Amino acid sequence: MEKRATIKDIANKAGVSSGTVHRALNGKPGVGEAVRTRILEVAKEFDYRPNYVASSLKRKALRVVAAFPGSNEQNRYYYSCVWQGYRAYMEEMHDYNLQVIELPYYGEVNGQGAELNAVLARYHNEIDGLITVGHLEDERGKQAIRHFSELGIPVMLVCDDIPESGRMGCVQANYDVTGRLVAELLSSQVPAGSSVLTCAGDVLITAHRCIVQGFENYLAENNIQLNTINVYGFLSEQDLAMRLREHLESNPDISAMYSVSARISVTMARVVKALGLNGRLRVIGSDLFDENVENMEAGILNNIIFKNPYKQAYTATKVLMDRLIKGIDPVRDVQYVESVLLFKSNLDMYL
Amino acid sequence: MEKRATIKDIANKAGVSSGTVHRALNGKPGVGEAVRTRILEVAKEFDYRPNYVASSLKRKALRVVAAFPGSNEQNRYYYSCVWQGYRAYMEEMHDYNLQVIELPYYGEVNGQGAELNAVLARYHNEIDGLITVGHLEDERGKQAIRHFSELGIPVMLVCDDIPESGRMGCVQANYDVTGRLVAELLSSQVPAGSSVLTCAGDVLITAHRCIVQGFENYLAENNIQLNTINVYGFLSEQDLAMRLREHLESNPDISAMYSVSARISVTMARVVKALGLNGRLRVIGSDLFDENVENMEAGILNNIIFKNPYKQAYTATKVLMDRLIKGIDPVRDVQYVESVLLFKSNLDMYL
DNA sequence: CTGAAAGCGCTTACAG
DNA sequence: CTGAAAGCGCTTACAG
Repeated sequence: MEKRATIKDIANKAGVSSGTVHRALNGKPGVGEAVRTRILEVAKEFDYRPNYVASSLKRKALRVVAAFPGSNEQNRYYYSCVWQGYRAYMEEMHDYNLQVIELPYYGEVNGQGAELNAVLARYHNEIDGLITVGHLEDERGKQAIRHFSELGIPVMLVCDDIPESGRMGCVQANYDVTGRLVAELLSSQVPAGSSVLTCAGDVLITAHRCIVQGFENYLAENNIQLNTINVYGFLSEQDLAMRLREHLESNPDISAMYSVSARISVTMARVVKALGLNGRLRVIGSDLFDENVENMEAGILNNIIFKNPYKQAYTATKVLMDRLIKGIDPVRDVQYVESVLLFKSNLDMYL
Repeated sequence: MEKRATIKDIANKAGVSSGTVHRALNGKPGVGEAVRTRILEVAKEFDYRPNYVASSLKRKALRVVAAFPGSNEQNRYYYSCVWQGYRAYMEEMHDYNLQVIELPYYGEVNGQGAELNAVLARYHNEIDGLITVGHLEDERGKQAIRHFSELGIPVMLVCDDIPESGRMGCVQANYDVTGRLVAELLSSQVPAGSSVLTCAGDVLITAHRCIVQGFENYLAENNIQLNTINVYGFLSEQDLAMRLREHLESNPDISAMYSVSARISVTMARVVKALGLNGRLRVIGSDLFDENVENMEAGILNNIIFKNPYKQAYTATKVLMDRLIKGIDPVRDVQYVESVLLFKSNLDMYL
């Protein structure tokens, strides 16, 4: 409960000015080696801890860039939650003298890289941090992220990781665990020997692939006698619906279905409804958004696996700001946010 | 991206000193009615927003009291998480010029009230906020909480609520939803017509009672054909174990068990193990602590229902500090933290 | 390399 | 009721 030591206390004890203490503690140039050592000694002796609230007041604003996909049809739910999570944390830090630059981007693959390069050019590299999404398939986006990292600007990624980009860290769902969780639930609900139909999305998208793998690994490792039927297909809804229909009509052993991605969940639910299979099949959708919620309430979906993009972005922003404001490096570069199994009973807690 | 207006800007525009602006904006005495009105007008016009980082620097420290049960055998896991959640948030707010008083208390019922009254006497009522637990059965604790509230000190409760104490708010698990969630899971796993054995705890403890009710309400509202056998008993482990044993041995219809509280989960698991029923019964424990984790890994427990005391305390502390630092009143007085169903697959995400 | 001074946006104590 | 001044713990720009 004693008063914390301040820079002034250290300056007095060490017989130097507070400006010199500041330079020494923050590793700034312009302090003699002997003086710096002495100051660090005194700081240690006093158990000095900087007051970041005070330091934020006078220093120049931290310029933080946030670049996520803007809202369009495909990603309107997922990325709007990302924006919300990011903004919620920034709002909490609002008084810490920040300047935020928000870059929603659109278009297929070029959006991210183009926006990031433009902002870099405009601000003459005077940017302190970046938070964005790791799009593994977007070469220009990757390059832009690498460019930031090479300039020494800390970059945090959400949703997907690009380790080789030099980013400081990534906060994402653990897709392997997500798949295992679905497998563990379903294997406790459906009869041994029956089949599970997986709406497996796009094998080239890491998240989709890892969920399917997690699911199958769980079955294999636990000797669960379930057959899996993986139906790939992501972009063409018509095509996917048709193939799901064929499987369901020709295979009476199918006891459950799940989907690895948000948009596919809608297609899956539509097929289940059209065939009147509600209640005869366990059906697990992916992600929390209007259509899925309606389908839960209508009894078409039994569960939703919720990857919590809000929390991912909130957490990633926190990691970034801890680094920028307090100089704290993340303990692990990859941090996982739990995916949650939603039931009808607890759905309201997450809306 | 424009510069935010400051108190100085308002003072200039209104033609008064910044001290007067401060008094007017914070409802302090010593400002004429006309001047105050004018200042509020200008503040609105400028869309003024106080900088709490700056204000924390010079004002006197906020004195916050935290009173939770100290660690002893019974509650070592649950309340240590409460302390951790509270401390984690306080740590984040560390630089906001706070003075914290931590009061762990012990003993059956008198601890909380005694500690709270002692601190009130010692600090001559110069306390700005209190966070503690609502012990419904502890009359002296209730009185003490009421005393704080009547002095105008904001009080936040965790774990259990005492609405009539005048507390500002409460953050707790939603026990009704928790019970429903267990019911929804089990009813998807066990055969219709079978029985569920409930380790129902103490009917006088709100949390226990509400979980059991939530469970039964779910079954009734959804026409689930499951029989429920509620076995009460909380303090005497021997007695509870014996009665559980009797039920399990005499009733072959029992297909699942769950427990409403942490300590009972251990007894329940011991009985299941002793009778060699692992894998033949669905078993759901309560709360996350060493024994339960071991029992999950050993396959004795299938699931854990996790009430997240860390998050409860973290959230409650945040609500309290938002009020004290920023003057923000909570939107709802009761806020629920989600209970999470843990599986073997996602257990690691919560450790 | 080092110091003295000013100032971030607010709060407080004092003087009138 | 109101103002002028000092100061919270830092950072910055300038002078030497």
